[in-house]
Amino acid sequence: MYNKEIDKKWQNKWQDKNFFKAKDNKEQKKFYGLVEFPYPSGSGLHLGHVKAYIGMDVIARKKRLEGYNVLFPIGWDAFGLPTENYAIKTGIHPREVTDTNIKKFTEQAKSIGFSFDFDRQVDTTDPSYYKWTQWIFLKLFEHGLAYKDETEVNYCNGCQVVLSNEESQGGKCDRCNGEIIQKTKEVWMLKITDYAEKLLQGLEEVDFPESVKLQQQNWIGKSKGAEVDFKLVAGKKETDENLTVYTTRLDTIFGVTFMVIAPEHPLIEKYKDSILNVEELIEYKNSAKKKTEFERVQLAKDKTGVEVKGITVINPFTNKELPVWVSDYVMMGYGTGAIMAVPAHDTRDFEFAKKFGIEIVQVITDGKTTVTEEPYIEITEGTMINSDFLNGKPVKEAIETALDYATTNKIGTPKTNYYMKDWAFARQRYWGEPLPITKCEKCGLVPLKYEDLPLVLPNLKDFKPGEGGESPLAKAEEWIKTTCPKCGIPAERETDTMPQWAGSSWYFLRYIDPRNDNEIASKENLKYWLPVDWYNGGTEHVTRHLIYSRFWHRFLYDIGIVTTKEPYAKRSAQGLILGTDGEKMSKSRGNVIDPQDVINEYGADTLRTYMLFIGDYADAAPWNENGIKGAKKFLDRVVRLENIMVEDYQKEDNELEEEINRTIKKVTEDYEAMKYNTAIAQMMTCINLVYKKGVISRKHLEQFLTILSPTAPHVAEEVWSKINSTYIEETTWPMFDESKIIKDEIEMPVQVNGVFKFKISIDSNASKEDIEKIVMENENLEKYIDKNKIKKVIVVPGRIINFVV
RNA sequence: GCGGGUAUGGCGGAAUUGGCAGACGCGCCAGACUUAGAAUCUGGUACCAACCGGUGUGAAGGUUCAAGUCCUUUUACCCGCACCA
Repeated sequence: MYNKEIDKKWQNKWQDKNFFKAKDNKEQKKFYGLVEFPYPSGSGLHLGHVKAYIGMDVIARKKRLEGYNVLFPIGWDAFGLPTENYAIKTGIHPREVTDTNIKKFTEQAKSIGFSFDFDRQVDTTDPSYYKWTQWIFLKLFEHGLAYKDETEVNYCNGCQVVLSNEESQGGKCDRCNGEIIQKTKEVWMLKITDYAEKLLQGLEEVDFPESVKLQQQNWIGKSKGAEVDFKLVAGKKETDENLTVYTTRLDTIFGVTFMVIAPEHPLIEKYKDSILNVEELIEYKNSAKKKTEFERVQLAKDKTGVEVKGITVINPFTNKELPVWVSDYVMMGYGTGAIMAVPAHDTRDFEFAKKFGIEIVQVITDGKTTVTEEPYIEITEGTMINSDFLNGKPVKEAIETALDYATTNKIGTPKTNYYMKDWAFARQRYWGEPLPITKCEKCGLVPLKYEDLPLVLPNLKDFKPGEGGESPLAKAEEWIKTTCPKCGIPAERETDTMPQWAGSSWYFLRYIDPRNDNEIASKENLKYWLPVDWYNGGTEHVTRHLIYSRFWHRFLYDIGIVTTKEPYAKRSAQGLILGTDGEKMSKSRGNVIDPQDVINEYGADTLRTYMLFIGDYADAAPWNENGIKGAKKFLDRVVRLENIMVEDYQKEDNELEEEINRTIKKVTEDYEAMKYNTAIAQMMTCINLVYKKGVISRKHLEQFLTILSPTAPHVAEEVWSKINSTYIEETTWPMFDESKIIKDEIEMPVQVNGVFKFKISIDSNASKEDIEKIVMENENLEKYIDKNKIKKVIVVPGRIINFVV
């Protein structure tokens, strides 16, 4: 019987033997397998972590047996709000909480038998680690990619913290799920937008799931269009000012009947003397700001707006004067914060025009559709009308022609826009990396000298953020006081800290050389280990960690630190484990399964085997207690194999030989494709046959245990130890013999009109003609058909024979 | 609204990519062992008819000798984004 005592025994021995230590051996072929390092929360490892780590552990263990030098590291993404909130509540220092949690996580990870190289652990909250996080920040600053700016930021009232766009998707806080409000604040930003194009292009050279690529592409949101200048008329006089808009549909410029600017558009402030209804506009701006996410999204169809009175613009193509409106359906953060509205061919503009009674001019037609009830937005088969020199052209051509015209006449330029915004890179919190910046009255924002890193967090007792949304560090008076690194006069430190995503944006580089005090990692080690060959993790990080870390890595490549453009050659994602009720596991639903409970009752290998067997690794699957018992039963059957082992078969057993070889082949291929469920099913089938035969040879048992070991390492090792004095880790992955799998005679199904009738045994090398002849002579055939009425015979060797009558 | 995905027995899920639908596991039924139970081992298990046979992969059409797989239409659910100008 398999029991959990077996687990501990082998975990200790593996550790003593250093089997999982990655060697910086440049001669050996390498494999770098990575999993997302966990945030060590108080509640311990959850099933999501476990599933992610088991998946890559199987690959890592297999690669070692295949002769690779494997780097399979683990670490701790330990900065973050929950620890800090816990510290605020209990008064226990975050350092202490973090250390306790890391210890717990380490024990748990070991108890599941993950083959991590624990000697390479990194902890993002360790000054020897965040020294390099700060170093990278200084490099970004040096290259103009970190800047401080007063902008509209996402702010979570609950957490009292500024969030990035990625952290506030759907208008909700990533952490507390609370409502996000917009706030004007001076914060540090990283210019990730400068890397939009590189992040997009990089996707072409990596092996990521298509859905992941697509999601990142959408997040980056590239669009090609043009900026066009509309001459501004204020107080009935033409000004020198232009209202610049961004459009992807320059072809529709003759259909523009009004302009819309965002409520915060600077034009309002600048021309307040000419505008007749400034107060009304300010009031609109304030009320728009107060709208909740629900009102903005759900009631989006109900367009609101105010006309800017006293100001108009001139359409540069028609010289017609157009009214300017303000509406919150135009965002200051995208394009120029102003649009040319073409109600005939844009849903939003159409709704707005309908509501405010603005003229609608159709400029594209398919010959039948009119735009009285709804806009015509189909572009593929439309041709231009009411559009002067564009008339008669198909849409695509019209876009080109209009753009040429605009460029030639200097009224517009081609322009590519990205939806992605710069990364708000400052949190008003204690438990994060201090920003290594000094605020000097004379010199402004001055970076620390590289040799003065790390800038270590002061030891505070009170971690509460300030009332005005300032960092707890603002209270650390002694720490704040410093001198300007440039001119030497008294100055103050920056009190915001970095977001949690900072440490995780480069941690995979530190594993490569974790104790190096002079560099992120040595050049030789980076060259040897990069890129990460395979990165497995959750889908929730696609537009967060995965995009941030690609950005940092690409930057480090551009400044010559790392050796590859992209950090991860291959990315895979595991599916969710749902509760027994089929719902997402959550404390509030009370359907959470603690992996530790499962290990205590059934052993680590049962948990591992079950989780891999439950269904396709990439799909979500509900937890099922009975399934666990099935996995346990299988492992018990493996344990008992020892009893029926013989040194060699009395006479050659072709059937067992064949099944073992088939199993090696299937498991080898399926592991590599993360099709763990079918790999395990095949191993079960194999064991079932062995039991039926009541015997297995030493060689076959050894081979079987070797291929089982990535899934169930403790059980495999235990049985191995009974028949061997070595370790599985010291053996090599078995080769399969293809010739043993191919049978001389195969059973082929015979169909009549596509319906299965009977099977026939045929030489596997038989040609089409031979097969047809053999079947025609088969006595069974007459039972089903009259040979004279055969219209056609389809023979696919190895697959099927079908008679059409 | 846009983008992506999923749908197969009582349940979790297989199906070499167009070639015997339901591998493997759970559950259930039967048998062996046992005083008995547990455990273990063996066999059975899509549905209807229960004899020939017929019907079946969310629904409706289509292509094909042959469709879970391809095409068209459609429904439900899940995930992501959301006024992207």
